[in-house]
Amino acid sequence: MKSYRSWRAGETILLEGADLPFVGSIVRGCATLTRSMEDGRVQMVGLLMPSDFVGRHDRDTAAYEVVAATDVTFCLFKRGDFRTMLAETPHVMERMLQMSLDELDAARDWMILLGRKTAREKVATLLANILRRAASAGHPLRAELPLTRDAMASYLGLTIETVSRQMTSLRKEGLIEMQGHRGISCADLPALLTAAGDDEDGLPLA
Amino acid sequence: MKSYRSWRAGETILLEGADLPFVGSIVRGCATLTRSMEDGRVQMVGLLMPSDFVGRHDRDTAAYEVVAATDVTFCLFKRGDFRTMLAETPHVMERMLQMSLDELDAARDWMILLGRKTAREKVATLLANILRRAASAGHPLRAELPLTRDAMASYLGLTIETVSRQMTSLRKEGLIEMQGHRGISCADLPALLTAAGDDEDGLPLA
DNA sequence: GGACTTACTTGACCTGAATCAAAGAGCGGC
DNA sequence: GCCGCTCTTTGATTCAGGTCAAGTAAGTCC
Repeated sequence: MKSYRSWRAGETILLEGADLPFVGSIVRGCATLTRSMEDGRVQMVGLLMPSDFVGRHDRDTAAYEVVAATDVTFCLFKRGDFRTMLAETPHVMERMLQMSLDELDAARDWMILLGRKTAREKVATLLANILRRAASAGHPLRAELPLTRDAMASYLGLTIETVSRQMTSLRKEGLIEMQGHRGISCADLPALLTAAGDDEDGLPLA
Repeated sequence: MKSYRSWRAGETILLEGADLPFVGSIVRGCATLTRSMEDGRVQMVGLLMPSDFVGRHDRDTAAYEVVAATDVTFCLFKRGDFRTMLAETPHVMERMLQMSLDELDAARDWMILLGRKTAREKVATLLANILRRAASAGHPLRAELPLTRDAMASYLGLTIETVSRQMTSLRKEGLIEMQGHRGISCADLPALLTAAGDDEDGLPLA
């Protein structure tokens, strides 16, 4: 009933508007969700990490383009099978509801970033998020960026040049260090969060 | 088990982080969902219209500030009661899931607007949305704006001055007409949609 | 180990929207 | 009917980030 399938970094998994026979979740790696305008402008609307869910059981076409950001493996269910499962096991439905409400909160958080944050704050926010995720996976203060500069720009509503400049400036100010183009580390995460404009972690480190 | 409560335009319904004893849906009028940063920057993250749902049954504080945009009436359930209802009636849960997935799609659509559209496109998109909603409520080509310029700016990630200038420019170009500050009409919705940058309505009016 | 290619950085310049500053325009209160 | 609100428009100016244009660095393919 469930199957696994993998894609290499850069491969397109689903095209906007394409037929969507499967739903599923990420097992390993990282994928991006993007929408684009006819004239070619692109905006990433979600970054999928392990355990994140993709697809709608009640829709038969994809609303977004899905692209593998790194090598990625999905666990897939046929849409019909998944619907049956939902109908038969209420706690799966409850879990789906919770996950989609969490995604909604995350999307709305991102709206503040897109609408109101400066380029510097946007970049700092993304880096801090990635570092936080790495920390909770057991690698504190250091992470490998799963995204190209291009993908970062698309996620942040910026151009690639602006992302690059802000990374350079954060590095020169000592807020982050870089190991090559993809490796980042940060000795002072609170300082980075301040640069990100969300100081609301708040909790004194008593 | 359910109760009704009304607020006047401008009144705050819920503060960010406040205790949230109720969930519910809008019966009449219109309310805004906003998040703000410590330094006062504000971004609207949702515009609630009749039938839209507010609150999370599984969270006990509000994630957003909710403010009445017009006089507004809610139908409210105690959170505990609502959870019982969800557990007992699967099709209510299914409906909630569908609604939250629709909200998620809408939030992601808005991310393109915030991240990639120009001020002109943003304003045109909002006006077109409002006109479309009015049309489906039986008032084609004409609508009363439920939002002040301030609220529009907050929704669109712009300043109030920019919103005002873009409204003026759309009016001067003949894409819209205005009756006072709040009334708008549009003889050529497709042209407005083109100005909005989403030409994908596509459907020939055959 | 050079020739491509792809990803990233840096610089110079420009422009769209923000900011700062004044006016209008309604509108409720008395 | 005038005062004092609040909401909106308009103008002048500034500036953050976009655009255009070169570089640089790190692979990968013969």
